[in-house]
Amino acid sequence: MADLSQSTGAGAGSLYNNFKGGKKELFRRSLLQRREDLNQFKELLERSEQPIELIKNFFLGIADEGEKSHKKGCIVANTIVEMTFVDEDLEKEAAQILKDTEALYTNTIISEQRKGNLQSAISADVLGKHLITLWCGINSSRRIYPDRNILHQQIELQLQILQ
Amino acid sequence: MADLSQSTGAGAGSLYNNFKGGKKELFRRSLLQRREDLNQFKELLERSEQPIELIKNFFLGIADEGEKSHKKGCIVANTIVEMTFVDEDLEKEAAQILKDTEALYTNTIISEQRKGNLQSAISADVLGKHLITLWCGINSSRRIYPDRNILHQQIELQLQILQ
DNA sequence: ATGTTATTGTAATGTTCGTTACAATAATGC
DNA sequence: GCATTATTGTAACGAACATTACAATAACAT
Repeated sequence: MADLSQSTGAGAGSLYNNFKGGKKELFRRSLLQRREDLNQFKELLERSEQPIELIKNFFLGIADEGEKSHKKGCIVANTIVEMTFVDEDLEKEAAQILKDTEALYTNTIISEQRKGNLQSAISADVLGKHLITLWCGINSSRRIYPDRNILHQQIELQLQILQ
Repeated sequence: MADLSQSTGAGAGSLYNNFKGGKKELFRRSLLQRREDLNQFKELLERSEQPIELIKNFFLGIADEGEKSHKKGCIVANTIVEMTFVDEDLEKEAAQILKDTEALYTNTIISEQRKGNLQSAISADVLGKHLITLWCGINSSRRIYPDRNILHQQIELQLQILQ
């Protein structure tokens, strides 16, 4: 909260008067924001002719972000690591967002498999979870290697599993 | 420090008298412990006839751990996420341990490639980094799915890249 | 056994940080 | 234009927690 006060220039009083619920509610709202992003991506996927390509490009796009962005990582994935044994509510809420993201991936994969656009013998369920694990893996390794080429190579390698 | 005092039964004074450096030094020593584990694994790999199998079984073994263990995860991978923008020293120290682990994997892969035991066309460098990304990915996803079968399936899928 | 040194437990200290009280200021409705 | 209401900034409060002071106790050496 002190950091937020500092960076926005708003005094502590202002923050609390305009934001009932304090620190935890602010955290929850930040996570909610990512749920909005998920809903938007869902619509994008539904309209797309090549949704698998969209997902792949989404992942590959991570590599192009800046170093500051790599260091920050994804708030949802971070929360799962940081809130374990600290705040179960927030951990669960973050985990649920990733599970819903997984469901979106899985459903997209099933749909494309039916259309014959995906010939991988691996089940959609396993592939959906694989993308979440990839997301989480990159969320950490992008801090160790905040390098476009390395990340691009790593992401591409793991996307090959999708075929 | 309060948690440690609570769980060990030792008073705060006892902790500080026997452990110069306080909280941060304690953290550093905990990380150092994982470096010891790395050195032990290195020796195991050097003695092994099938080092790649050893690495694979090491990863697959994660799936068999208990739920508490899944929730805790790996202190090194956790530190990289949790110490970014909080303590650069500790973040760097953790990142270095993962980089050294990567080097061990990469060297093992190079050695096995030369022996003709690995026919993957992918470079050892990329494969080594892949294993680190896998480690980090599983470190998060094991909290979302603390389930033996799911984790085993995910790890096996990603180990196939090694051939 | 006895003097010395290490170890322990409790209480106190200091710091960080989330939160609230309150007076000052700005915005809004009639 | 004035009364009411909302918003701001500062300072104070309180909780959590890392650290230290110190007296009591145990361990050890000669």
